[in-house]
Amino acid sequence: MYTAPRGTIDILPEDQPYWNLLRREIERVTAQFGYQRIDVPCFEDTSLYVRGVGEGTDIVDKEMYSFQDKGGRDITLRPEFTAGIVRAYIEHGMRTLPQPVKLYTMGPIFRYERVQAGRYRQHTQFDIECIGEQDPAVDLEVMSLAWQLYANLGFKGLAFQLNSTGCPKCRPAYVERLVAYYQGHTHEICADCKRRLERNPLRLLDCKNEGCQPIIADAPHTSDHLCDECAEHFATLTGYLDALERPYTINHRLVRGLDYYTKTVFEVWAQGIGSQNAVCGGGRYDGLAEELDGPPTPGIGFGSGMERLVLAMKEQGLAAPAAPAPQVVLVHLGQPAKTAAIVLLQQLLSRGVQAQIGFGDRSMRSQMRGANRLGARFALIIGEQELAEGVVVLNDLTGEQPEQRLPLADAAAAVATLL
RNA sequence: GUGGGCGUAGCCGAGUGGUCAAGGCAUCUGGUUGUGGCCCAGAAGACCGUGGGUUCGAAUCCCACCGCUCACCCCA
Repeated sequence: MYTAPRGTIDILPEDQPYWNLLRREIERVTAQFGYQRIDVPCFEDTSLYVRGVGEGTDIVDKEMYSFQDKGGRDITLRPEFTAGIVRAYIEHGMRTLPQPVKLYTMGPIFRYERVQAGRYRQHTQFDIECIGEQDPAVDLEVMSLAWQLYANLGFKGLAFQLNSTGCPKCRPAYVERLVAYYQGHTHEICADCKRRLERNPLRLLDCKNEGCQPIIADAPHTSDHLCDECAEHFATLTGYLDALERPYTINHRLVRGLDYYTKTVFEVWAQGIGSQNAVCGGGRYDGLAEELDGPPTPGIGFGSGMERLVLAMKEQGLAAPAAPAPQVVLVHLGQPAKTAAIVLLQQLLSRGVQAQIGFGDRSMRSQMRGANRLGARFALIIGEQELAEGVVVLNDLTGEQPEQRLPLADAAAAVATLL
């Protein structure tokens, strides 16, 4: 038997109400904040991600779905949205538009990872990018949009994590300081951390090994070693957040796995959906456009995992409206009556009524059971007798009204007025 | 890439060596002649993940493989 490839899921009809609700709220909040939709390809030149996301990152080193197409081009299924959207911004000369350019998108993301709760090889992200403005008020807007979306969906107790990782001017000095600090503790840290010390020192900060916790606790904070520009940016942003009384936690250990982040980084965490608890992650990437051969252009954005949001909605018991039940189901007995029922069905559909008919030649009992299970409002019954008399029986399945007989000729009109 | 748990019908789930397998949900059909929701009866549905092995005999024991799952890593 074929099964869905590892790390992929089928989103079945029973789950679609959650997705519909999510998409609807995303459309609403992006329109409210003035973000416009952009759709970029599901694959790009491999080098776009290698340069954008950065060599040495997990994504580039081991998680990309890369292949050569029949023309020999190196192609990669997108492992994130930002690089592709910034590429589109540059390619289409969007710097000539009023700045910043505010964009959003939704779609599948591919990363070859080991699967676990809330982590898939193909998942769906809602993504926001605000490109062309370095004002901390933009950082606030982007975070606010996420806030508003989650609030509209009814989430409670989501935790916003915030940090600043500096910029190319101040980060190297901080990393040096961090490395120096750790070199005094090499005998106390775990094997992973020894590797991180060589390869990616910032990641030392989010090690979960128990033995490393005291070392991390005393490690220098990124936010204490920012250059004046970055420090001011961070202070202004937190000042705005305080003015709005937005709850957030400055998480000195929040460092993100992509090279392009500068200054602001943030995540949103949800409880109860497994150990992969980030439902939103993003940050500022002021050097990315240049890295991709574009003009120097600041930008900030986030991605939010929709599968994880659905998990969180379920976890928090948030209801999603179910698909509408049919208003009318036609029940028939005998071939001539079935033909008449099909004609009546068409008349109802033409009037915009949500109507269905029972297929096959099942018993009336069976058809009535079926109508009831569909949650239909009315059953319209046509048998030999009704056909002979030119009537149709209207049965109110809610039991509120007794059965009544309607003239077949204008039954559709009569039923339509009842709904 | 590393480690733990699991693998019996669409779903849940008994059964741990001896009538090729219980029950529940869901499905279908009936419960008098043309009527739903409750109830009752019946039917259909499993080569017990796959392949080896041990045994007179295995869903039950052993091995391998595959798959699922959780966790590490990392991320959404």
